[in-house]
Amino acid sequence: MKELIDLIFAKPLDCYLEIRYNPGLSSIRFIQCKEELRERKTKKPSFELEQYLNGEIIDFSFEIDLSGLSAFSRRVLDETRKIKYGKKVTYSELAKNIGCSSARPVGGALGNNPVPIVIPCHRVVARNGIGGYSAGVEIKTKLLALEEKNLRSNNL
DNA sequence: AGCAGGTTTAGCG
DNA sequence: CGCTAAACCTGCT
Repeated sequence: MKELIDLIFAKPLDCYLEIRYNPGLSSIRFIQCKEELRERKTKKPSFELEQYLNGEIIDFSFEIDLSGLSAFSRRVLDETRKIKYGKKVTYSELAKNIGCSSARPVGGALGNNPVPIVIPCHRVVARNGIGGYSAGVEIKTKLLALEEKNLRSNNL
């Protein structure tokens, strides 16, 4: 089976998203690039991602294949998926929800998240602060800002 | 075994 | 407040 790669420009993040299919959605990465690249959208998740970046308040509906990860990581990511748009949860809260007494490994599992944004690991924050992000806290901050802004403009 | 994390909390200045 | 130290659990070598 052949691997497929989509690419879209994420304006709110000022970077590109490289979306791999194998054949189901397998990974998303943030690409910093100075020159302008050609976008390419072939599959449904790519279009949903574009909607998300355009400010639509959506939850991603498609399945994700997490079989390469440990059972623990899968539990963490499944739980993370339940967090609603614009909502924030702390590492320790999430840990408690899956019956784990430490917040540390939760951060570890989130760091291995193959599909950021779709599994909204940016909505998991530290108890007193924003916490870390594998792709850089800059991006995490921008994602949270995007969601807050859209919730606000949707509420008034 | 040993070590390093996207943490947390308490203890101290 | 800010800083440090140590406990926390899992995954990788």
